[in-house]
Amino acid sequence: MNTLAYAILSTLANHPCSGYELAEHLDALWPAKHSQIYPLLKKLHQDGLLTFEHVMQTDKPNKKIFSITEKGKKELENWIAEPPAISVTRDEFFIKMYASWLVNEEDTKKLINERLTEMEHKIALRKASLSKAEYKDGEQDPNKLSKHFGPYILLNRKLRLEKEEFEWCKWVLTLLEKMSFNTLLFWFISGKFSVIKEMAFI
Amino acid sequence: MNTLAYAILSTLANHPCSGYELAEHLDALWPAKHSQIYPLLKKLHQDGLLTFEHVMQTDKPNKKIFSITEKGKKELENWIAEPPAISVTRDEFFIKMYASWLVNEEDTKKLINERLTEMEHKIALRKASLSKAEYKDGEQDPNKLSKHFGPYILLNRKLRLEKEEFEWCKWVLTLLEKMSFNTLLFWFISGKFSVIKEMAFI
DNA sequence: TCTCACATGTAACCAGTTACATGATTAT
DNA sequence: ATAATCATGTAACTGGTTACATGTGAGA
Repeated sequence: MNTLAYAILSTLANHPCSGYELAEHLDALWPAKHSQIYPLLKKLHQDGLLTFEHVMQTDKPNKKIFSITEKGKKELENWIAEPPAISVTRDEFFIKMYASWLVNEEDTKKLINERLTEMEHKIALRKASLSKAEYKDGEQDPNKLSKHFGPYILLNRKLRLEKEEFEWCKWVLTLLEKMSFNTLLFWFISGKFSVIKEMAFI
Repeated sequence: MNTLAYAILSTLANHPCSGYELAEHLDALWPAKHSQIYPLLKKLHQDGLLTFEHVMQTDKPNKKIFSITEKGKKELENWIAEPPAISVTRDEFFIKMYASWLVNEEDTKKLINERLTEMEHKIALRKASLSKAEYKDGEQDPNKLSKHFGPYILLNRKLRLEKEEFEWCKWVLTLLEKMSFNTLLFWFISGKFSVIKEMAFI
């Protein structure tokens, strides 16, 4: 049982779906390609953690709809209570920013500006999916959390992260502006050199 | 040339170091185990992108100090200007939060509280490394960025991310408090059900 | 003596990506 | 025709982790 397996079970616990749909939904949770998903679905089925039924379609190719079993649910519940493994973020942009002093400032600014527009896009999309998907939780047992709780708080988290990255990019751009030659000279004259204090090797 | 190779070159461009030190520094940039680093260093040396010299030590075992070559620098500079690959974050905590509706609320709160203390720790450490490492950029060519620029903005970014996660955890906890049975009942009576609006499947 | 930090390496395995392979249905 | 979306699968390869293997020097 690897993490992807639990990500799949979590998604299926929320709503049964096909391998194809799974691949789309997992993108926000634990990204995976279909070539990794299909063999794992097969294995999880063999282990009795999920079932599937063939669904015939006329407008689209037929598909298999996977659902979590009771056994799968228990396996998932046990896993949730365990302390999570440390998170890993792999971002080439970080490395490029780290080494940006090697290239000219215009290249760096270009990289950041491209990231800014990318973030603007993502934030707009995220806000749309947050506001579009309104939900009334009427029929829920008030003692239990709704299954919409997880997706909701995750959407919120993603939006916050995107906003944060946007703000950071802006901050770096202003820093770069401030550090341009003329301003640096001015600071040198007026003795205000403190901005570049607190710079250190990680 | 994979991303780790560029992460290594970026670090060596900042300061020559041993494979052992490299493994520590890469943690903030592109985490890797020494078992992945040493063979790659060998390969990068064969390709002429870096050199090394044996350094004898009396208090500690001898080591190899790796440095980037001019060829390596050029290779790195070319890579930096290219658009970065999309970033990937893999965090089991996300999945556990997503599926938290399956387990009882106390387990969920425990998970979040553990994350909160973890974040408090990390934030304190990050702030310490930011304030401890003061730097004066006197001898730099003002037209060029200092090599301390990258590490500095990255430290800042990490701190922001940790603060953001801390705040999000707090937010989820208050949400959970608000959604507890008695409060829900109160809301039901007073008709204030809007808090659980905008909940949706991602 | 034994543990810890420093230091370097390889082997085996698991996780994840890219490429290969096939095919239905709809829209242009 | 032919491109796009939906749909499922396997094969080959690359990236990354865990385990194996060895050794130095300091301090408890």
